[in-house]
Formats: sequence, C-alpha cells, structure tokens
Amino acid sequence: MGRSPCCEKAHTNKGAWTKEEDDRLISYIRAHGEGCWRSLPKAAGLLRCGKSCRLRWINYLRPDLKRGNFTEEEDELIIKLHSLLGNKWSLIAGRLPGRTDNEIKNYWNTHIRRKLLNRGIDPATHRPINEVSNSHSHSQNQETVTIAIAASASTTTTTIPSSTTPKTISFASSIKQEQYHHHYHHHHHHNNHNHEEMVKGSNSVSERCPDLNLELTISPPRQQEHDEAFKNTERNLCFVCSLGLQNSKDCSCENTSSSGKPTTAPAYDFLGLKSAVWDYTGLEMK
DNA sequence: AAAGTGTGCAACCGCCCGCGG
DNA sequence: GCCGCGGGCGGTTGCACACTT
Repeated sequence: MGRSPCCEKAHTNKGAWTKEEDDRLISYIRAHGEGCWRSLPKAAGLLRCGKSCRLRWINYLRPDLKRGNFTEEEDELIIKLHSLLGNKWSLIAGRLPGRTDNEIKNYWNTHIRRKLLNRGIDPATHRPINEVSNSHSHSQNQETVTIAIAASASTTTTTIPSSTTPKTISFASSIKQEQYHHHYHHHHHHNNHNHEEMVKGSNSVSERCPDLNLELTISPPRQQEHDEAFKNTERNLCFVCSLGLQNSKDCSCENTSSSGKPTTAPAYDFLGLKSAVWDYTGLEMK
C-alpha cells in the first residue's frame, strides 16, 4: 500500500506548461490570490496537480521574480550562505530577492559547484580539496585576524590586515563586545590569480566557512527583527532557532522543552560567539 | 551534415512537518 | 495522542538545446 497521490493523476497533464495554462494560472491567482493549491487547478480550469501549479507559480510565473544571469555578488553570497546553511535552498533563496530555491539549487549544481572545484574547494564542505597536502605550507603563511563584535548600538568594522588584500568583516552582536582571534591562511591555487585564504581553527564554523575571509558585513538587525532576535537571545535560543526554525531537527537547544522553549540556558556557540545573534538580512557584499 | 555527448533547467517525486479535527 | 491533509522542501529526472567529433 502506497502513499495516496496528492491529486487524481489520471486526468492531469504533466511536463512542460503551455502558454494557455500559464495564462489561466496567472489570471486565476491575480483574481483570487494564492490560496488552496489542491483546489486551485479545478477552480482555474487546469488539468494539473495542485503541487504542479504551486511550483509553476513560485518558480516561474510570480511577478516579483528576477530573471536573468546571477551576478558575481549573488554568486559569492550564495557560496557564503551555503557554507553556513548547507543545502537549505529555501533559506538561501530567502536572502536573494527575486530568486527561487529551485533556481538557486540548479545554479549551484551547474555553475557554482564547478566554480568551487576550479578553485580547489570541495563544494560540499567548503574546504580545500587538497587541504591535507597543503597543511604544511599553511603554517608558513599564518596570520592572526582580529574580529571585533560590536555592541548593538554601534556596529564597528574591523579591517583585517593582510599582506595582499585587506579583509573587512564586521559583526553586530546584541549582547556585548568581545574580541576573537582567528588564524587565517593564504592559499594559492594552480595558475589562477585568485587568492583563496583558508580558515583554520578549532571552532566549527570557521571549518565550515573557509572563504569567510571574503569581505562580509553583517549589519545590525532591523528594529523589529532585532527586538525578536534579542528576545531569542535572552531566551538563549540556538542559532537555528534564531533564524526562525524552532523545533527544527538542526536545533541545538539541548534543553528545549516540548513546547519549544528552552528550559535552561545553553549558550549557542556560533563562531565562538556565545549568545550572539546573526542577522542574515544584513549580509551584503562590499 | 549527422551522430554522439555534454549542459542547463523546468518539472516531478517523495518525504517531512505543522495544523486541525 | 493519533490521523489525514496540505504545503513546503531537497533530490532527481528528463527534455531541449549546444557543442564536439
């Protein structure tokens, strides 16, 4: 016994959408808005599965979609977000206005994967493919980078000295000002002229974000989100929960009660920033 | 010019989760 | 607490087109 189909398959079209189907879907949603996808096909006179209609609308017909090539800035933002979030395409898409999760997923698989591989970076781990063999040479080029965590009232920016390219990273923390030291390494790849600085360190995020040295600014949360984030921080929600993913399987609130509220105070240690709240809406390229 | 191969992307599939009864 | 439904998501497929031989 299998799972019941989401709709009557016998009388539904599949495959590419025709212009007429698109027009029907657009005009129906313009008139009635997005609603119950299951009943929409019948109401709109479409011989399609509700899921198919939803997908077509979200990925292709929505008026706010940005069509066209990804910019270099978008590329780098996707790479950074992927290094932090993994294959959470919908979360990544949420940070790229006008782009859909499907589009970003496809773009990742067709372009960015290859781009990272060409840089000698494993797209799955964001770590250098030849990290082990290069580890010796890394030790010769280590430099210490100071990252300042600014108080919420004033975000400061710390320029990280580098012999080749200055790297500017600013963090906004709702909690307190702290300083952390990370070791950065220069890494040169084959004959291309890109400098790939690799992050080596004991904390998990720096291991997952080898290209975090790319210029990254994390701005203070917007007021409303800031307030919410601050509440979350006060409640000591983990990073995942702070992103609005309470009760996610990725949640690290170890002592979360069944209601989703933590009962004790497990400080989330993201990039070694205990209880700091990251605001991804402020991720921007310099 | 034709056949073979590679690439990009729209669409589908199946699983998961939240919600309401 | 259980169950079914609907929506959302990530992985995968398959087709159309581009490129190579």
